[in-house]
Amino acid sequence: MGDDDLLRKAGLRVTAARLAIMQTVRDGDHLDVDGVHRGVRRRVGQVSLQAVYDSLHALHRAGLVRKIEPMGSPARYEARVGDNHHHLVCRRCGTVTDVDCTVGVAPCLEPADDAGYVVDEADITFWGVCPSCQR
Amino acid sequence: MGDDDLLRKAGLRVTAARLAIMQTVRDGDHLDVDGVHRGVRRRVGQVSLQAVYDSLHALHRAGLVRKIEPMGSPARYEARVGDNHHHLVCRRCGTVTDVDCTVGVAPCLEPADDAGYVVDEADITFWGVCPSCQR
DNA sequence: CCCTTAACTTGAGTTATTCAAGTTTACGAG
DNA sequence: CTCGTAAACTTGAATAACTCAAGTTAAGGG
Repeated sequence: MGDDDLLRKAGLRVTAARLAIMQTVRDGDHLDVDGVHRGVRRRVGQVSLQAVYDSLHALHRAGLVRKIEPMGSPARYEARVGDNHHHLVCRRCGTVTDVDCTVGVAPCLEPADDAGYVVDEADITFWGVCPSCQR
Repeated sequence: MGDDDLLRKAGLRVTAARLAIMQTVRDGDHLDVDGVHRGVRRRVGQVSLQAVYDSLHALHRAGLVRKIEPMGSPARYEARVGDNHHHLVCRRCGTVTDVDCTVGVAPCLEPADDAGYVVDEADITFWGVCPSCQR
């Protein structure tokens, strides 16, 4: 299924800007809004930064992109969605690396005691220093 | 051991503002910087917002308070530190609730594949809707 | 009781993000 | 196909959280 179908299925209109955003996020590696903006303009020419914010917001609400926000750094977006994977973030350089879920399918989705909450997502970030910053 | 000793042991000077910050964070429930500021002024009178930022930063570096930053909301601080507990955050009202670690002591500290990172902290946030917002 | 330097104050600056108002465009209805 | 409308986009200003900088105060070792 193409990106256009995914958009339509989510009740969103298909525009060049949105297709370019989806491609850029998929090709990129946890890009921030500015990075997405640059990628989009390289593909389809001038698009305003606000359009990128707006579209990423819409895509996120529709579940087509995932948003992560490591503390102290701007929000980042990725295409892998719905597979409950997590992130390693480097304290030095801020690089984000995917980690698959520890034990099988979705063991991290449920807390021991949910305190009455209806939980729909688990957001797990491991903090450390990446190989190239360890030198 | 009193807060003053904790501060000294961390190589920090003991001031009324810092003691008040530590008390406020301990008494409060995941307060943001503004909440801490209010609590501190109630205890010791006028203290600048920047002093609160500065001190919280120092206390955090010293490991005396823990900082959490749920996406989309300002940073929050708590006194429970070093016990690897996690958080439930309400999507509606933003309330933060502590959850103890799922399986025993520190099972969540290590990812399945650390990709060469030296991991020192795991930050786990469960997103959902709290009991009082479910009505 | 000084002296040094950490801690604090005041005030301005930065950055990521949002708000608002007006214009354009996708796309379903006719 | 073309028309109307709401979604999408544009431009520009505003906001919130936080940081930076320069000068003042005060903790605590000598």
